[in-house]
This record gives sequence, structure tokens and C-alpha cells, in this order.
Amino acid sequence: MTPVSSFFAEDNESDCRSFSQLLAGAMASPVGPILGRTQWGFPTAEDHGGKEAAPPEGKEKDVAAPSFFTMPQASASPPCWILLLSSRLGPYGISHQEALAHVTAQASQVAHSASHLQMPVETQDGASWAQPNSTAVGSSLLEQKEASTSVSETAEGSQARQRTQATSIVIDKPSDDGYNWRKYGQKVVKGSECPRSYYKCTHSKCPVKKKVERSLDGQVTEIIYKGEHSHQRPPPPNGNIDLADNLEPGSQDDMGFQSQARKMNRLIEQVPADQAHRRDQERLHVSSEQPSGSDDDEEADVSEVRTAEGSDAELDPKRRKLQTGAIESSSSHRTVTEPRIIVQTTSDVDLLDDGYRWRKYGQKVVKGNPNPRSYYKCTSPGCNVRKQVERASTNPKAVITTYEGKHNHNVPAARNSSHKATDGSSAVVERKDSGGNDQRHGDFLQMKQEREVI
DNA sequence: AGCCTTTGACCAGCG
DNA sequence: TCGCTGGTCAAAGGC
Repeated sequence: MTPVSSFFAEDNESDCRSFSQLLAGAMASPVGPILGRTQWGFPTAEDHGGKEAAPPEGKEKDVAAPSFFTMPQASASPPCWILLLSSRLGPYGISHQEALAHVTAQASQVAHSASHLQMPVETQDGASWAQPNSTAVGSSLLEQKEASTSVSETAEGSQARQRTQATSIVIDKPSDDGYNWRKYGQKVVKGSECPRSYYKCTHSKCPVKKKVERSLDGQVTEIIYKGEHSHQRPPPPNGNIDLADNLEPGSQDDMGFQSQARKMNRLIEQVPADQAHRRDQERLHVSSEQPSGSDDDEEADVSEVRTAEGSDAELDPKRRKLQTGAIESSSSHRTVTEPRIIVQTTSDVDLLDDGYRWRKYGQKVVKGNPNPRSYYKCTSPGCNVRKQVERASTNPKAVITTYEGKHNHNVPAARNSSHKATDGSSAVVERKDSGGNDQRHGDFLQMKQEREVI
């Protein structure tokens, strides 16, 4: 058991700890802050395919360095935990306030769900555009322990990639994927205690439906999309600060955001059957079509996630039919992406100084949080990295920092180089699209949950 | 009033 | 044909 997983395991009996408490507990841990030794891993598509991916050089931190929850690494990588917000995070629809509130609110679930293997996988429209009626963060709080990785495979995914790990995602509000849904039915499917809910997109003439299965404890265990949205995603609600608002349309940044948004939109929320009562423990899958009509320029995708033994042949006939049916009815290939928001924790006292030089270009007080949200741009010429810093309303000492973009330069020499690991460049993610083409996403988003010592 | 969820009933496919 | 099962309908009720 890793230090982190040990930490959570130790908290199993106190399910209601706040995130701050968790952090505090982690930092008080003999093994050091959440991770006395952080595994750095930035997932690639191959990670999700179960291929090993070595962490970037020099990315393994020692105790004194900021610690992070990281994205899951390849199956062969050492155990690590991640704490990931996916569904409605990012600068596209969720406020930092929401994110931070959600982190806090669900921290206890992290501990409570320590037995779950949770990981990010892609959702097609599981992005985080807030619904107008959504006040709470519907993001997924993801965590991972052991050597869990997500796997989104192409139809001809290798056998090796099928040896994936059980995964789980906690999704509070699975409907909060930016589209509006109307529930039209609910059934308890045979052999499962998990109720399955049926949703239709409320947009007129939109054929998209989705099925959501929940475990007894309310966690979403599976979401299956069917169909393709015939409309654009409803705009995010007013009043939500959106980083994209600060971007000039058509600008490089804007493109990056939109690209990121599209990718986020195509998250497939999938959870494995880690619960004992889950019937499909070994044959988890998600199949989906590309529901976003705005993604025409992107890969229409169908993704699958399976647990270790979850090969097609082992799926029960009906589920296999459902799965293959969805695949067949979809476009020809699938994307392999994952949420790109990382919640990081650190005990570093110099949290707000990450070694880079920032120019504050905005600040705003958002609803529900008396503390302002501040916006910074990297001052390096040509560098488009931004970050947002927000203090939790409930705990001013808790700071959440979201990095957006990738530094195209090194940490200024005059600054403490020990912070370089926290900068946006660390968030570079290489991935492969379904066609095997490498994609480097400078618009990777990174969220850092930090403690600030004042 | 409109929209949503709930829930029992109904329908269709399959063995 | 019948029973089982998943998916859908639609009335009722709540917000």
C-alpha cells in the first residue's frame, strides 16, 4: 500500500473528514505530506492502454517538494493515488469555488471510497459545463490506488491492454455533463442491485439517450451514451467565471480552451464494479457514441473500459450486445483521453510561488465565496500560461490553484528552481489519438489544491 | 405553468 | 407460445 493509500485507509473509519483534515492528516503522516514520495505520472493514451510510461525525468519529488495527486500511470507503474476532478471542472464551466467546495465536500468520500479503484476515463459529453440548475459541483472526484489505470481502447485494442485495472469514479451528478437530460425511466436490471436510470436529452429532436447505473451507495457505476447530439451544448450558466471569457475568440489560447473543452466533453464516465455487490465486476465496460454535435472536427469516439478480465468474450451476451451495438452504431474510432485536471496537494510553504513570474490581470469575487479569485498570466514573452488562485470560502488557508497551459520556457533562474515541478510545464501530456498520432496538449489543465501557510 | 422525477404498466426482442 | 428481460411510456406528483 502506498503512503497515500495507507493514509486513506487509515481514515476509513472517519468518513466525514474534510479535505483540509485529510490534507492535514497527510502532512502529519510519518511518510510525509500526502506523498512523501510522489509518483509523477502524466498519462498518455498508452497509459490508458496499459502501456508503461515512464515518468518524466526528474519528476520524482522528494519529501520537501510539493506533493501531488497525480494522474494514474501505466499499469506497470508503482501504486499511486490520484484525486481528480473531472466532470465539471476546468475553466469551461466550473468555478474554482465549485471545485474547491467539491474537493472539500467529497474528500470524505475519498477516504470512504478507499476500497474503490477510481480513475479517470473519458466521457464524451461528460464535460463540465454547468447546467443552469446546477449549483453543486457535479464533478467526479476520482481517486486511484494501487496500480490502477484507465483504459480506453480502440476496437482492436490489444490483449495486453485488456489487462486493465478496476476503476471507479464517483459522480455526484452524472447528468451534469452540460446537456440537459430528462429521466424517463428507471429499472433494476437483473442480477444487479444497481438501479439503472434512463435519460433523454431534452433538446428537441435530439436522439441522444444515456443510461446511468448507480451502486447502492449512490455512486455512478456506469454511464452509457447512445446517439449523437444534434445540437450544440447549452451555454454555461451566467455568473460563472470562465477562463475562456478572458480569451479572445480565435486566439491560440481560445483554441486551446475549446480544444480542451471538446476533449472534456467527451469524457466517458465509467466506473468499475469495485463494490462487492456489483454484478459486472469483471466485465465492466462503457461504450459510447460521440454525442457532441459540436465535435465534428474531433474524433467521434466510442470508448471502452474494462476490468482485467473484461474481454468481450467474457461479457454476458446482453451486455456484449449492448456494447458492440453501441460500437457498431458509432463512428469508426475512439479517442483516448482523460480528464486533465489534477488536484494536487502540497505542504510546501511557498505555495503561491511556483518559480515563475506572474502578472495578475484580474480578480473577481464569485458567488458563494467572499474570497476573490485571482487570475495570473505568466510574464514570459510568448508564454501563454495562466493560473487562477482561489481561497476556499470555508478555509482561507486552503488555496486552489489552477494552471492552464504549458510554459514554453524554463523557470526563471532567479527564482527558486525547486518549484519547477509545480509549474504548468509539468502538465504536458502526450497522448495519442485513436490513429496513433501523438498529440501534445499545452492546454492541459491542472488544478492544485494547496495549503498555504500565512 | 413548465419541467422534472417517480413508478407502474406496457412493449419488443430473444431463447 | 410463453416467460424473461431491457427499454420505454405516461400519469401523477413535486418543485
